[in-house]
Amino acid sequence: MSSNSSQQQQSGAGNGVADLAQGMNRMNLGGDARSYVPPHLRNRSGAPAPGGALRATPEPRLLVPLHRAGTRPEPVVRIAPASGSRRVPRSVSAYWDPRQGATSWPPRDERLEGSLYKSAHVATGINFSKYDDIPIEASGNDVPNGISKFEEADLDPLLIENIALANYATPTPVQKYSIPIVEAGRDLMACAQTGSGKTAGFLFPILNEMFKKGPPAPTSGPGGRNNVVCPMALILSPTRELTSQIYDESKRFAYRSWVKPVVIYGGVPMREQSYNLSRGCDLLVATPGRLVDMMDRGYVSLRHVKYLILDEADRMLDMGFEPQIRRIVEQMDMPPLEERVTLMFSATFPREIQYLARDFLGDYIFLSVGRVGAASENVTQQIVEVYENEKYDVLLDILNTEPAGADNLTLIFVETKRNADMLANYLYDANFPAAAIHGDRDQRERERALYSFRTARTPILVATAVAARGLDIPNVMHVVNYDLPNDIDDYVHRIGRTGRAGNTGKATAFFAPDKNRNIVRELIGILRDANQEVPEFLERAANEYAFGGRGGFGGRGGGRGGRGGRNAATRDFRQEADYKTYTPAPRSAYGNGGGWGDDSWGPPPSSGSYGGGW
DNA sequence: AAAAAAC
Repeated sequence: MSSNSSQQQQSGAGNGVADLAQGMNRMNLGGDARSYVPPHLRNRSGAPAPGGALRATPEPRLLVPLHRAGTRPEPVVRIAPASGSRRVPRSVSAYWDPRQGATSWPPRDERLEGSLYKSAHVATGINFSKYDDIPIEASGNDVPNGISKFEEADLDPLLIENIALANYATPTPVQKYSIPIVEAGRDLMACAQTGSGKTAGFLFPILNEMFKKGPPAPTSGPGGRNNVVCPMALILSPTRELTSQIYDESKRFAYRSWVKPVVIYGGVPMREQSYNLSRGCDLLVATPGRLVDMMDRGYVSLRHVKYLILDEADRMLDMGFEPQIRRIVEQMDMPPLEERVTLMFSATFPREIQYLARDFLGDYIFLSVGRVGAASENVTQQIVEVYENEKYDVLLDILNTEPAGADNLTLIFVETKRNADMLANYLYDANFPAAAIHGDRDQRERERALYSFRTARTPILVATAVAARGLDIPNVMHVVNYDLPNDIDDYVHRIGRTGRAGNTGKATAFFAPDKNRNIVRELIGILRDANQEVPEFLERAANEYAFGGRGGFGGRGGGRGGRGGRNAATRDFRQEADYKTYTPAPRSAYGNGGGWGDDSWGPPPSSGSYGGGW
């Protein structure tokens, strides 16, 4: 791929941030170490406010696991060790002076940086500059102006350094607005295309606020209890792997700061997670189930949450999720919406989510980037007509024609967990290195599968919906919808696993005429919106399926997007002539009208081996 | 109907 050009393209813009960061670094070296509250003492009863009287002698009993302790001994403020002499433990954070803010930070740690940032791929692809052409709409009262460079925002110098370390040079459209919006203390409902930097879109602003404001004054937990962890920021996401990914990202940007991120999710023993919690937690990344469990057990309280983020919010209102979410947000000890900043992020915007928005957000700003619910134009979509019993052969054809490999990771979606296992086994037996991921595998297997996919040990991953959302895996070049989902939004999310951050990718879907008629109209809509060719057999199927379904008016996209029916960003930006820079692979062996980028999509699905009329 | 998410 053209990773070279994308790197070069970035280097110009990147230097600005890097230089600035270096300057900041120098400025802050040698600052006085002031009162320092270790993470595990923050937010606990009786701890003196930052900057309070210093007590030199630490209490040894502090090391007792916190959730076992009855009453805390009087907490202690330790004087931070002189920097440089010894390797600073990871949990040690910036030296904080309430009068001056952060005065100095722990020295940089090369080894830690190596592990933190090595998997941080270059955040900008060949088409990154296209983001400038994406229509952005921000509506609401007193919408703050967006920024166009990181330098324009009043970003904390440490955050700027970490952004530079992570190789982020230019803010994406979401980030351009989310930063000033949160800075203004506003709530946000953000709808942005897959792969457009939503995670950093909420991490940057909340970490920025936290860095600038400093650690909260220590307070007691519920009922005066002090053995409960009270994070200041809470990030909820629908799958364990996504949660873990957000956590990794948060560690990158919280590096060397006082903010201690912790992650909790199900499927693994609680011990390690509760131990991590007990060591202090300022930013908690969680899946809903495990969080509720932890709260029921009294490990976590949300009473000091100032920032609440719901990622993939559209997924959060599925049956089974919404009650949990409402319980967390409305029925535990979360501060009411006036006392917190709430951000909701989503790539699509179904009507139901507006109810969540109404209940969870105050006077919020609605931000839409691109056309809501649309697929990225960086993904070349091809639909092939394949009957159920032909799918496997067609798939083998594809894999033979375009072998999966380290720079051509291939992600295959199926509808059922059983099929995921079966297909992966078939492929494995046919000498295609494949792994499977789905919700019935235990967490170790899930993580192993994802790891061996990321590292291209098995460059083919067969997945259920568990991998449909949010996962950011570099080099996923091809998404195959072996089974089309029943929900068009799922389709959009799935193909969003490729073509990320301005890179290109392709998506092939097996359209089974006997099964997939229900989404045919919406599928055509998605293809048109993304400036993709619509094969003739789809049109035909749509005509023959003129009634019922979700199709027609308001079925998808902007129609149900805005409040008051207002469409989000309606301009079709996918008309630019220079968009079609992507030169696709030669057409593959499975003929079904046209190959990649071949502007003529060939004859209607011929009577060939598959397809044909029905 | 299936998938995800707690033990």
